[in-house]
Order: sequence, then C-alpha cells, then structure tokens
Amino acid sequence: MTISLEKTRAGAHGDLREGLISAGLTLLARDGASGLTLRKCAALAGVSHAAPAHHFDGLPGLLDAIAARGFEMFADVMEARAAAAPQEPRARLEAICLGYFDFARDNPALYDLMFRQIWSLAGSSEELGRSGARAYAVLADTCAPFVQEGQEPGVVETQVWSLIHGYATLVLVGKLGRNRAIASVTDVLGLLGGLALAD
Amino acid sequence: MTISLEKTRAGAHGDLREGLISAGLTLLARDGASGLTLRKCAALAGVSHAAPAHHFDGLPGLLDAIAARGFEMFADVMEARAAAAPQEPRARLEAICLGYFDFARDNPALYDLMFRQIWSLAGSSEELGRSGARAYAVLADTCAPFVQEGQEPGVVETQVWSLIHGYATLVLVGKLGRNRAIASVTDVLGLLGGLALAD
DNA sequence: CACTTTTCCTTGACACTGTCAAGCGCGCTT
DNA sequence: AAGCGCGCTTGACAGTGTCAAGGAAAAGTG
Repeated sequence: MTISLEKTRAGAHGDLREGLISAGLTLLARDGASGLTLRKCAALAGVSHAAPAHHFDGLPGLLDAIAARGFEMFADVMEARAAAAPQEPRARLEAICLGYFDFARDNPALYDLMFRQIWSLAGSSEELGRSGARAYAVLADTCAPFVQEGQEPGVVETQVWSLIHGYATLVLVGKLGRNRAIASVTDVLGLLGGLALAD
Repeated sequence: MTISLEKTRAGAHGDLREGLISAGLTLLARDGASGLTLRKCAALAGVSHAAPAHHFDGLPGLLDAIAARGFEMFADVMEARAAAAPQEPRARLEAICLGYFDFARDNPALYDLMFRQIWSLAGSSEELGRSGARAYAVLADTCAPFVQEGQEPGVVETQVWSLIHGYATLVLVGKLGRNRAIASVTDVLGLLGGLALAD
C-alpha cells in the first residue's frame, strides 16, 4: 500500500535529514513538546518510522539537531536586532535582549527544548555545541563594551544572560505571581542600568 | 505470587498517595526526569501499575503533586535561610537568593519539573497553585522593603526572581559559555546593588 | 551493457509507556 | 451477619523508541 506517486525526495544526501528537522519544528510549534515524536516526525516527512535512525542517533539525536536549528534561528534573530539598532553599545544590548525575549515568546516549546537539550548531561552533539556557542557569541560581543579593564568577560555576560533568560522563562511560566503583575521587559532591563561603559 | 508478608501500608487514607510522591522524588533524584515513570513509582511504592490512578489524575496529576511537594521544600529552604540571616533587608534578600540557588543545584531534576508543571497550560492542580504561591510569597516578602512608594511590588519581585532564576538555570545548563567562566552568585547578585531601600 | 556494491529506506518485532475496563477482597456500616 | 463500597489488582490496548533483517534503487566497475 505504498503510495508510489510523488516520490518527492530527490535522494540528495541530507534531504530527509532536513525534512525531519523541519517536521520536528512544525510539530513542536503546533502541538508543543508532547507532540514531538520520532514516529510523527517520520510520518510528517513521509517516511517509515525507522527511517530517522539512519540520520540521527535515535530520538536524542533528533532532538539535538532540532535544538541546534533553534539556536541558529535564535542567533539570527539577535543578530538582526543588533544590526537594526543604533550602533551604540547600550542600544545594541537592549536590542538583543528584546530579541531574546521575543524569540522565547514566539517559540516557547522550541526555546524550552533548546535549553533542555544543551543541558542533557549526555555529551551533546558537536553541531548543537557550535550552534549554542554561536548564540552565546552574539551576546558576548554585545556585552564586550561593558567589560571593565581587568574584569573577566564572563561576569557581565552571565549577569545579562541570567537576567533576560530568567525573565523570559518566568513570563512563559506566567502563573507564578498570579495576583501580581509581572514587570515589563524594560523594567527588568532597568537593572542593567548599573553597567558602565569601559572608558 | 503476591508477596503477602510485610503489608506495610496501614490503609490510612492518604498513605499510598504519600508513598507515591515520595517514590517519585526518589526516582527523580536518582535517575533524572526520564527515570520518573508512573509504573516505576508504583513499583517502588510496592503496588500495581494501575494503583496511582486512584490517587492522582493520571501521570500529569502525579507530576503536579510531586511538583507541589517540591515547591513546599523550596519555600522551606528559603524561609530557613531568611530566618538564619541577619534581620536586615539586604542580608535577607541575599540569603534567600542563595537558598534559591542551592535548592536548584541540589535538586536539578525536581527544580526542572516544578517549573515545567506550573507552566503546563493545562489548568494545574489547586495544590500546585497554592504551593507555588507560597514560594512566591517568601520572595515577595523579602522584596517588600525595596519597593518604593507608589511602585508596583511586582516590579522588584520580577527583577529579583528573573535574575536568580535565570542564573540558577544557566548554571544547571552550564556548558553554554564553555570557554568562558561563569560568574559567581555574588557577582550576579551585584546587579541588585541598584535596588534602594524605601525610606 | 551486465554485475556488484553501496546507500537508503522498509518491514516486523520487542519491551516499555500511560490509560482504561472489569473484577476481587477486605473493612465498614447498619 | 449481610450487604456495600473503597482500594487495589489484573488484563488489555494503542502508542512510544529501538533494534535486526531485508529489499530496492542508485552508483560504481569491468
């Protein structure tokens, strides 16, 4: 009962691989984390349930690949915001923070998966490592002007990333302060007012 | 082949319920999130695989209950730290932030589950809502002295919670800035230096 | 062109998961 | 003491990830 018409796949080496990642992103956006299944990805990509095993190292491998793609999109968004902002350190910093936040809000399930996968004690894939590092580099570059002489760059980077990552997560979580109004992004970014430009 | 000796359960109404939550916490701590299974919880509690259904609304219900227990422990830790600290607003604030961080570091899988469950768009259980609100209240009380007159309390609360929650998550995630040293807690808390006591 | 080889996918099976329906047993009530 | 009801067990089902085996088609080789 194989549908033989429309054999879409040209057979190019990484063709199905791309299709599976794309299917994963679709499922994630449509049905959330619980809707992302190896078999459903395969079905959506039009192949049998065991096909993904030939392109990824099982489900963890597929998730790593999807997360890596997510970090690429993530870095793209932040870079675009930085480029569109006035070329001045503080404006750039706020721009990428807003980009960070918007990405998390627009892709909650993907955002969650990304950090879950890059965690996963199991040695994450090389691809994921590079994508994550690229996203981090965008942030690090933007933070650089605020690093005082002799100060470890990681300090400012961690301060900024902690603040915006925490805020993004909390907004997604939402309900916590259910009676309480959650502060706006700009209020939270206000904490960064203490950062001084290195002379 | 039922082992009839040692019928531990006295039959008290919420006895098994407690045992299942406890089993869940154990599994979570020992094997991580993927090791937490409804059937394994049942087995560890010494009952059949379908028993939990009579105490919780399926797996989501069990997870809610475990998360609720987590928030209770979480609030306990923060309260203990606040009590042990010098009774001075800034010291108390730093104390609960350290407690927050330590809890996340000591119970990574539980910490993760807690926020995943309190998110879960599906109307979380009442129990979970109350436990989460209690933890939030500990934070809110500690933040109160820093709320300026006429300012919305949620602002300071969100600022503080975002910062420490983000930092805790990033430390768990770890690898991101793999070449880069992650800042210490105190460095990150330094961002709160801008908060002023309401006169 | 014929034949092999390699690559990519399919089929089928397995153990495990969560969930449901049915039923049993024991303690409680009346 | 009879009946009842709660708490748990048993058994089944669809769905999951993973593995082994095989097949089909493209690519390489004489």
